[in-house]
Amino acid sequence: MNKKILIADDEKRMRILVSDFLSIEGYDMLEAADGKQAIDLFMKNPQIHLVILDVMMPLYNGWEVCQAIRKISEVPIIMLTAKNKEPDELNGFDSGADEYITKPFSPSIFVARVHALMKRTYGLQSESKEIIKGDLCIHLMQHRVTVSGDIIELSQTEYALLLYMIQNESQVLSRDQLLDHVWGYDYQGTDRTVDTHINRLRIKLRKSGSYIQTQRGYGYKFEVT
Amino acid sequence: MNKKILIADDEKRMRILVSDFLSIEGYDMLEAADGKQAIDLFMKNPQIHLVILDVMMPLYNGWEVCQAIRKISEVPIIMLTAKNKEPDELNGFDSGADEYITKPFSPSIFVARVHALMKRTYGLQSESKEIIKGDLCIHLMQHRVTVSGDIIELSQTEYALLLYMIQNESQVLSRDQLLDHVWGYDYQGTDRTVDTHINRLRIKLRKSGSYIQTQRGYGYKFEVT
DNA sequence: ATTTTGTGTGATATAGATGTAACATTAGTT
DNA sequence: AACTAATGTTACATCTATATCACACAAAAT
Repeated sequence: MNKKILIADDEKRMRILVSDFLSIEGYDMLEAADGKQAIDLFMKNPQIHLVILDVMMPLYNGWEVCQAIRKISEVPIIMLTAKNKEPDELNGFDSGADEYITKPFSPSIFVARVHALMKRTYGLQSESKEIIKGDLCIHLMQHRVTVSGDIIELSQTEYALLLYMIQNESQVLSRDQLLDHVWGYDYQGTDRTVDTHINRLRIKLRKSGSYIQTQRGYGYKFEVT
Repeated sequence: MNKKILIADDEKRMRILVSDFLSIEGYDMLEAADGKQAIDLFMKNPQIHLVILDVMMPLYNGWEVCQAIRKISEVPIIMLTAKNKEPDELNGFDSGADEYITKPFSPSIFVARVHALMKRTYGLQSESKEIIKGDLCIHLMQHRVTVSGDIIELSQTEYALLLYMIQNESQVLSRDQLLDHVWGYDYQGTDRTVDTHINRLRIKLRKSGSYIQTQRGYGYKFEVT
């Protein structure tokens, strides 16, 4: 379950920018174009893990939204402020925001601060929930796999298959087992389906593909050589 | 691979407390803050070995989550109940929980009960599922054989043959016996097939091959010299 | 609607496992 | 020592499991 983030900004470009970066990082984004929308969305989605508010917004400004949310929730809040506005900064902390970031900002720094706040608030989760096996790294939160740092695009099935095999590292898994756990218990598929997906995984994982070993007559197993 | 435990409790403090203690004990912890999250997490992680549910949770309460999980899994479930609630206890067993622990509880007792339930359910497992004979080691779970630590690749038949002989250590096994048990009762083959496979085994096992001894006129036996 | 992406299945190719037979060697017998 | 039967060893034809490819279809994105 990805963490949900609410981004409220009247500038569409900014919303899209922020949403794109954070989506890539594995968060589910909700967008609001003004203060009222922001509050409404927050009320309707109890499971929002982080709120990002632009100060300048129609209907209710960022501080007002912040205070409204604070009345009912301890959710971490990041304020986006324009440059060099001392009073705003103070004001931001007063109204209960956890951080403020001045525009313009670099996406990477922005993302890093979001991660950090997530981590501070919810524990490891946002980042470090990753499994490292040799050159292979599974970023669980983000559903992303890297090999020696290179991002590998995997489909749902491929990801699930890889994860299941890693979770059962060093154990030989029969095709039936894999079909049951990755495709579902009631799934009607042939063994060849598994083979094909194993093949695709191996190709996509490149050198790390060799971690998936064939156990002739039994099935496959994942093991770092 | 560590055993995975899902802890579901709406109180963050409680989640952290439990997670910390069990992490130290070597378990991998997954956390859910409400009933829905708990169910979602469980669905997404087929490899959860134990579930701990607080009774009082938003969205779905512990009993409901318990029943939902029970519909698809026999995973051991521990319920955390408030003190002195007889009906809850009964209810807990009805909904399929394996144990219930009343809050507040002492961490050490808690941990002990988790360990006990793990052991009861999964046995010793991670260790000791191997047979050691001299330099030879059969890792049953992994279907793997090692000689002095070196991995030996065996085919199905070879593995089955070796295992059968080891299971009947020091007994002379006729070729017919071996054909019956390793190849199957209805198998139509000549005695010489056994010889060939014995030969292959001896070669693959290298020095440990000498554990397979010929009993001229009778058959073969496995014995560590 | 069109393109792209994911998925499952079958066909074919390849590699590995198996059984048999031929030949070599050994152990036991005379 | 010579013979014989059992076993060891090797080679090879056959079979089987897996790898790989190609394609049809479905789902998703554009």
